[in-house]
Amino acid sequence: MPELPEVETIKRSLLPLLVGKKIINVDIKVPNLLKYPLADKEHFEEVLKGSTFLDIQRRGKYLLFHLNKGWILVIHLRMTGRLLYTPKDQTIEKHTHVIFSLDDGNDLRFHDIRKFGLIYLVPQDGLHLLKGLSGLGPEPLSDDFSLDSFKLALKNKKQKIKPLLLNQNFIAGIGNIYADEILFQAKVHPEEIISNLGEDKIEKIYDAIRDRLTKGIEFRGTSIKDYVDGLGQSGMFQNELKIYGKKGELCLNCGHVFERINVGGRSSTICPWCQKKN
DNA sequence: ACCTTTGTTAAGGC
DNA sequence: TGCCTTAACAAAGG
Ligand SMILES: [Zn+2]
Repeated sequence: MPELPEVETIKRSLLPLLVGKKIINVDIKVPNLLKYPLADKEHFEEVLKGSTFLDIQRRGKYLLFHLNKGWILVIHLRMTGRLLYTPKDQTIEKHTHVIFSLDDGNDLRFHDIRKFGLIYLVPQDGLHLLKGLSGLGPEPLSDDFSLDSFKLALKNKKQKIKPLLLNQNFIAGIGNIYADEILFQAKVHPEEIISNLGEDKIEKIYDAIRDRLTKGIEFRGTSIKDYVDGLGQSGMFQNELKIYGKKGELCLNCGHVFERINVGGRSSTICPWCQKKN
């Protein structure tokens, strides 16, 4: 489940390997992954073949591959997507759906067990065509995301806190793993109604967002089931998790047993003692 | 054969 | 109408 820290780690691992490399061939085995604006296999092949990578950016959970000739390849990995820089002679693993052959003897392979990933190809000035991308909220680790702006954005809201943290239009890049870790660190119940949160709790949530995401990047992401970086290497943040997926284990703060509840249709693990509702 | 997983969005409700 | 919740969908592994 690549969230902000995982996607950022993939970006950092691929950047030095891809910039300046030219795509000499594209093999699209599963055209369904190609999406709007023009979900057409031949179109993708025609544009991508002969294009060179200029830069890679991350926005939320999206990866933006800037190509010469004025196009941007946009990829979202959703649940199980992987982008793997692989020697071209290496055996092609099951669930490899797109292969970009590079002029350095390697491939960039898109691998996705669930096939939920999304691949877009837009003109340089056409990013606004991608609704999910252009509607994203602030980057939580950028200066745009200040404590004051966070407080302002939460003002008068009457919904539960966790679904809002997962709302990409409100704040970009947080998924279920980091949301649980953030709320546990801030000692806030995921179903807490935002208007019931005091200033101190809002500050704690703000600090926890910055802290957990930063640490997630430092530890090169969370590898629980599927996630690996662009070189196939696992991260280490799974060893730092304090609550996600730990139903039945003991809280290290208070000794109570972690419970699993459903919030907004998503499973959530909580400490019933540390994360009480107001 | 059913249940779980999650990100995103369309549809529904108040 | 605006704010918020719910459910559906994608696909395959356990
Ligand atoms: Zn506790």
